[in-house]
Amino acid sequence: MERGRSNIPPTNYSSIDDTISILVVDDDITCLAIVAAILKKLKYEVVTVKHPNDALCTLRINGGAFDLVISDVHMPDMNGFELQRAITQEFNLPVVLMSADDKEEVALKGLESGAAFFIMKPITPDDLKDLWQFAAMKRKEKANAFEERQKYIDSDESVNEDDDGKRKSPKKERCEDKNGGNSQSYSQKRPKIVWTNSLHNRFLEAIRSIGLERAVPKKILEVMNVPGLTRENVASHLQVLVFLSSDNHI
DNA sequence: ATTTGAATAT
DNA sequence: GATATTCAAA
Repeated sequence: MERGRSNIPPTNYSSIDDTISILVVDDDITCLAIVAAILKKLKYEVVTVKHPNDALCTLRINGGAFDLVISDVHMPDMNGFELQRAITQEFNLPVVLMSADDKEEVALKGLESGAAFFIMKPITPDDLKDLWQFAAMKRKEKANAFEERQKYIDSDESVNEDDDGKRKSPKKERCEDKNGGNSQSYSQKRPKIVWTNSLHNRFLEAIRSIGLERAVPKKILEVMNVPGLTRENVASHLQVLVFLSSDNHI
């Protein structure tokens, strides 16, 4: 058969500062249209599909030559998590999940399972305008939330750009991989712990599995099982968490 | 003696 | 402002 694909230009959907291409997946055509419209207005190249299988097919056609995939969580046949797993397995692409479910657990599950980001509906342009970041960081996408904790302990200046002082948006953290010539990584003096999102998620998950009332630093530390993390680290973080919880801080 | 939570320091 | 450290109490 000839390659009868009609409207999929052979242009490489690369992340050259020209155009970032995004594949949007949502069975709700209304939401699909809204997201697509917003993205297009933000100068992203947008391809929309309304079925998870279509998403996989589209990706396979061009070898995953997208910069990012945005998918709804609730879909027939395959939910967002499953799709995210499939895409992660087959391609090296950041997957952003979106859902109307504002339960924190859903968001946590998404991030823990490897999603790059989680957006809650209704989607606003503000939620989408910074998506290029994920496309940019995909270049060296490889980090289990488990291993990276052992490695982020390495910058002496503690100027980790996990959230680079941004707002409330959850983000996936990155850590410098191989030594790029800056091999000052022999840190005997431990830098400050950076409570990245996945680390925090792990922290929360540990508390939840223990039970809020019985969660004490030592127990939390055990459940978290993070090398290098101390009981004091957990205690300090717990103190903040309790403080924020007791007060009216969203 | 160990661990905790709060206060205080960096 | 976030994380570490100190410290008295359990």
